[in-house]
Amino acid sequence: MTQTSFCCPDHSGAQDAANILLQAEARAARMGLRLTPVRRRTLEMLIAAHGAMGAYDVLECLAAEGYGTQPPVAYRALNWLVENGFAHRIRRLNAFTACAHPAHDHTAAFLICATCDSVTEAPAGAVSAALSAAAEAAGFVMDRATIEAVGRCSVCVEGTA
Amino acid sequence: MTQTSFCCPDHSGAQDAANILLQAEARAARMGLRLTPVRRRTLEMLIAAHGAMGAYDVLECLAAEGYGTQPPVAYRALNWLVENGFAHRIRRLNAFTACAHPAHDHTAAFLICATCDSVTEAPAGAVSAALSAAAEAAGFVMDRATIEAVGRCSVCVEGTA
DNA sequence: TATCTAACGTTATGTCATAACAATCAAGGC
DNA sequence: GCCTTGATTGTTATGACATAACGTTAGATA
Repeated sequence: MTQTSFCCPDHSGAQDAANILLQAEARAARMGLRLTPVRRRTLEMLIAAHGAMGAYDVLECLAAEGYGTQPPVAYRALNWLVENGFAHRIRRLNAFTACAHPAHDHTAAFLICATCDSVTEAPAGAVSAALSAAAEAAGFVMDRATIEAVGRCSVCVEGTA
Repeated sequence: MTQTSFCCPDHSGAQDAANILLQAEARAARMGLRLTPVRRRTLEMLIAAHGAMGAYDVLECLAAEGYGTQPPVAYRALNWLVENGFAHRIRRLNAFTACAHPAHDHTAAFLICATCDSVTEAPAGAVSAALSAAAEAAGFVMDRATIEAVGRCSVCVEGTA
């Protein structure tokens, strides 16, 4: 996997993992979306990974469990999860991560630790608003955004200081 | 090239292109950076492209002009330009674009038109500040950021409306 | 149950990016 | 001047990421 480090600064329990999955199931039910076995397993993997996973990492796991063995299998599941608000794509890492708050739509920012590779989802309401305003000043109508910060997570800052 | 459209909403003249290049040369001189022939030609291409260029597009041009013919040639020049503030990487497009204001360091946001593929660099001071604040709230120390908005540029909005 | 569409699986291919090593070139010390 | 040293350029080879196209299967609906 792209990262299996548990230096991850937040949501450390299995508690949260189960909670996220419940929220996701509720979302699927509410919106009439079909969270099929492949999609569900993919989402569970992302949640369990506590970080970002590459598409080929996901594929490897899916293949090991008897699902398809070719790239489109993983990409289809991942893209569906992203399009429907269950996961996010981390462009800097060419990877995917479970959405921490699938209950409601939101623009998210990602904090990527350069030391331990952990990825944390941060609320981005203010950031998104500022970006939208900057866009508007240029006559640009914003649809969606990619907001990713690279730096040191709280755990790694502690360790270095 | 990835995009040669001239739907590009701003800096429409050759005036600006020359000006950007002058600023870049001044920056290189001031910082003691070696803007070698390959690097300089690469930068000129990005400026002339009025949009983002993929690494392989750049490579094709360089090869046609007698420079190296293999990917690392383009990637080295492009990465050097990015690292030293002469260009930016647009992650959503897997492409590169000339920095519009190489005179001073800055965090930039990019406005990517989903219709005409134009890329506009927008001032991102406020956005960056908001992101930095959100990061800090999570105990994260931000180093640098990727900020990209997808939507409709002013020209394309006009056309559709 | 017949039909239709969404989802799944496969083959094949395309696109983006870098590791590793050899040759060359500019700058400073002798 | 000449040599050392590090930066730069070039090459070969390979790795990593992503999707087009098409056939098959499964779920919903009439």
